[in-house]
Amino acid sequence: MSSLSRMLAVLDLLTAEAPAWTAEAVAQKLDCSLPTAYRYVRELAAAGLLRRGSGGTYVLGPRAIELDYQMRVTDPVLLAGRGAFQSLCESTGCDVVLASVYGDRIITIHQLQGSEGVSATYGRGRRMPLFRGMLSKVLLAAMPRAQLRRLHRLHEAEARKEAFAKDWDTLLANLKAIRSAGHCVSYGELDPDLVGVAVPLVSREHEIEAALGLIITRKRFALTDLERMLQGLNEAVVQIIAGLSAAESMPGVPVKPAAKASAATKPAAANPTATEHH
Amino acid sequence: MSSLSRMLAVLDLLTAEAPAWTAEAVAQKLDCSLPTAYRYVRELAAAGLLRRGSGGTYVLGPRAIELDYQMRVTDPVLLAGRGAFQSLCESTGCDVVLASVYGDRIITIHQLQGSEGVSATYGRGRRMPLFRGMLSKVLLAAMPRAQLRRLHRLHEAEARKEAFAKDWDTLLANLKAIRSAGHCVSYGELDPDLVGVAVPLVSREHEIEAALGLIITRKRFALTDLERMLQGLNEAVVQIIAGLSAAESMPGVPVKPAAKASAATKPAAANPTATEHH
DNA sequence: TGTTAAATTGTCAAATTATGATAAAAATAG
DNA sequence: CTATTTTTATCATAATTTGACAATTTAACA
Repeated sequence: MSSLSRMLAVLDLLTAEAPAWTAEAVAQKLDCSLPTAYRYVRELAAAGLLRRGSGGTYVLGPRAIELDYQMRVTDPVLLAGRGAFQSLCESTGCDVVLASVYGDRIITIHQLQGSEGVSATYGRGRRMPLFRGMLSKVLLAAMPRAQLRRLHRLHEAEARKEAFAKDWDTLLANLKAIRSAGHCVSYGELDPDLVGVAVPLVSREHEIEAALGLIITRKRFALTDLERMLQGLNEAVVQIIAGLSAAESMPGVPVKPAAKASAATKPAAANPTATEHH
Repeated sequence: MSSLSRMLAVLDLLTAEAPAWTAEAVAQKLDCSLPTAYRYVRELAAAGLLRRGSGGTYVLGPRAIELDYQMRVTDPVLLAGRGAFQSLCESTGCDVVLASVYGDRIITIHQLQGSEGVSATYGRGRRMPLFRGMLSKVLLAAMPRAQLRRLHRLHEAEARKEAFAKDWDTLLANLKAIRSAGHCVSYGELDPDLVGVAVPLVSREHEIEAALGLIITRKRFALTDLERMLQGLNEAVVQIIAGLSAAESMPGVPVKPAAKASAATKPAAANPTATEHH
């Protein structure tokens, strides 16, 4: 294991249950000497990923906030979807939720509070169970087979605990049903008092793998038309995809993938003295 | 320079203007070989701080979102303030803003959208100019002298550009005025069309260095009572500080600073955050 | 404010491990 | 399917990390 990954492992130690660690505790957990632990936290603190808390502890630093900020302001889906989310929220009164696949995790990317507070609102950053809840299910249903297979293999234990994904064939069948329905309704899967609907927001062209959902209390759901909610969701999806295409065709803002090495002509070939440093 | 800081320097490359970097561009910029650049991005990607974008680029990864999430759900001020922010927002119709000092930066921690959209709303994570805007000024005014001195020295160039802080004595005088007023009003300092008021939300006991503000359009400000806004802010501050004290006295959730080394010389074994200290 | 304990950084030899050049292997495009 | 690009592996070299110990700064507390 490299020193780089060992240092980054410090970040894994910080959890909601144990958000503050002393250098000594870090040294123990990483099985390294105390000076090394201090070196690690010093580097991370210099990068702003950690900061000194009270009582000789280290906690997450401001850089985490700034990095998330940068992701938000450059995320094409959030940019293209802002208006759609807002109007969806106002017209339905529901919470609007957007989730996305990142490698092998599914994360809430955005949440807009509806008119009636639906309690358990964790907002952006919440990690979703992979095989549970409308958002995850819709995302799995829209996933390429190979990726799904990998995910299922990697998280087999978690899958087995859900009837929905108790084995590969069951999962496939369930996802197929969702795919042909075009949406997924969840009755209290994550929060027993809430009901939700979600639709895929997927565009291979734009490399988008997201799901858009509406959440509402059971009580209010009884008075609401599911079809209307679905219609709102689908309209929003169309609008967002259109926005993405429009943004792409503009030579506009920060979508540009950035700068291959073109700076100083040929980087490697034209640099015979490059072996000198260090 | 250590390899650790070199690797973390990759994160500095990712900006709003250039959010996606190829390994080759990283190698050039960090002045290292291509394999090393790949090693760095691989480590960072394994930690989730980067992910592969399109066209052989690397962009910020989901870990940034999750880290910010963890900060939010463990931040005592946000927890204690949720209700107060909400009611402040509803009763005034203004945007509610909370900012905080982190080392040598001032960052927006939370922003609640009021009834009338006040345009430029960047929300959490936006880095504020140090010597400009009501939030920064209130925070500087509440800062211990030594820390202020350090900040001013460190960012002298930035300070000189603002009349407010064009030299040390001017800055001190201006801050003194704010301190005795107990609040700071900003007329279009950051956004020419907006007016704001901010008050300090500081408690040395709780190690809190924050500022709470209300933002409103110029037009609506003409119809509003400044005194009323101030009263709302001050009530909120009292309420939040009370909430902080209450939370602290509870053996409740995740405030506990955590874990010196528990069983000395025993690295593994039990849980990391076992023992009490103080 | 002075005193004491704790937290943090410096020093330095030993050796682990990061590094670059080259080559092989995936991944992606055409 | 081939061709190009992106990414990983191999390996010798030496630079850098590492831990023990000491020095120093910082914080706790009277």
